[in-house]
Amino acid sequence: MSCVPIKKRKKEAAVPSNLPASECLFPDVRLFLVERRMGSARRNFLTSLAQRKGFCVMSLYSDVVTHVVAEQNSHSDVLAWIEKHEGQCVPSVNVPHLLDVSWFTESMSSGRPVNVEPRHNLKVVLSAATEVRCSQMPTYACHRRTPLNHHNQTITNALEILARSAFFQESDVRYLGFTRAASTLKALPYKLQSVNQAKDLPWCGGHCMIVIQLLTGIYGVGVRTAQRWFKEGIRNLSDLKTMECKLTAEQVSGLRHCKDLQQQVTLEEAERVGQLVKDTLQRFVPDVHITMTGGFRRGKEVGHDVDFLITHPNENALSGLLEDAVGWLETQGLLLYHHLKKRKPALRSASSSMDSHETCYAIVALPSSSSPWNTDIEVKKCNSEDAERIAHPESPNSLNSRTWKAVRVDLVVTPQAEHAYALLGWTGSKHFERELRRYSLREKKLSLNSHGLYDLEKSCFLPAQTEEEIFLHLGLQYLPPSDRNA
DNA sequence: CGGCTTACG
DNA sequence: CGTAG
DNA sequence: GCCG
Repeated sequence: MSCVPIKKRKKEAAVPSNLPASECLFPDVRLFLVERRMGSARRNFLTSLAQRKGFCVMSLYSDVVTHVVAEQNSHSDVLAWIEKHEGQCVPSVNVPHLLDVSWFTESMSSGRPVNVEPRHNLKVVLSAATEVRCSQMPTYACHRRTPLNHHNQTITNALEILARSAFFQESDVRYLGFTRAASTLKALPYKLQSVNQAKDLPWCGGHCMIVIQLLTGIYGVGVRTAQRWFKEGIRNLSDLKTMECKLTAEQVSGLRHCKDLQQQVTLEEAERVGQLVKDTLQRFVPDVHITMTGGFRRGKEVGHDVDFLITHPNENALSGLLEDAVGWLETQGLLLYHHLKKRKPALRSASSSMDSHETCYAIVALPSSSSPWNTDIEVKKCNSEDAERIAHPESPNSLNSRTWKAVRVDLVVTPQAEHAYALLGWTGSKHFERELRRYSLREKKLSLNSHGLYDLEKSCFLPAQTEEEIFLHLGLQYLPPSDRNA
């Protein structure tokens, strides 16, 4: 990059345009968004969001501004920044509000400027040397306890990998940045459940937030969408909630239940889900056969969802089973989201029976074990109450009095002939599956998926009744599920 | 320097 | 583009 | 980012 003086570059970026005064719904409120640590993309995003809601947003600072909104800045940061970049002094009389973006977010969700509460005001930093953040997290590692085993191992591992990479390929400063962010998260006494919780932490800015964003994902939001949103200035859950940008049904549900879905599912909870699934399916097919697959079958004690494989010696008994099960769960108020997939009839019509292959991705409301008095009717009642609470997040005891937890559940129905392949496929791990399929094709010219094994040279499918038989086909020593945690 | 699991909505 | 092991 |  050429050495252009900083001042030259400043005003070249697109500046948010002021909305005509006639279109302002709140003439007494004129916002100014501080770009420092917010970035122009996010500033533009927040500006147009506010304008769509009828707020007046000033592109330049002046004494008509009534509400200054900043993100990750202290009171004095903002005063200094405005003087330097806007060439104006903030008056000592008729001072505009100096507010955190939380005031902005709350105002956007309620569609009008909310009253300024003490918590909205930017923190006044007493002394730079003894600065203590509102999160109580000291900026110096020597001021805090950093245990070996902590609550954010996944994220800190990723950050430390980036740190090492930065060290070897490019700069010492980026190494330092990543290391500081990782170190901060190690000292947190709880597990991060949203990007919001990290944004005020020392050293967790810019690049580190991207990592945190990607690793605290929402059901229905993949890597591409997360990156696109980040680029567009959408950084946290509150941004998402205020978006009129249309989310998929999957994402809406993922967003609504993300607090629960980011929690680990315990084995005890998985077993209660299993009992619920069994009770439900047996209403329609009493001798249905159900296996818990996924990580729990591999011996894990926690997971992010619960998977079940469903089959029956008589395939005809299975047709429409998932629709029936889903319908019943819905009448009980236990189904928060579902997506049914049926396999296309395909050209294998040789099997005269109807193709009994269905998959259901669901989010169920698992009743708490601590409320065994919950009859079906009670559960239903509580859930509708909770639905109200979710719609109004301000409501006080929405966390305390919950009688259920949202859990991701996958149900897979297969015909008997495919059962072994589905079992192998749905037991994982993901990496074990990739390696198995890569080995199978590269070394044996056999194409493996969760329906069967196709011999490319003999042009035929290889049948199997058990996982052991599949390992034999592949010329591999049998590995029990507990040894497939690759 | 290409390939990196596979199928489905 | 998203989901799943 | 690494292996063939």
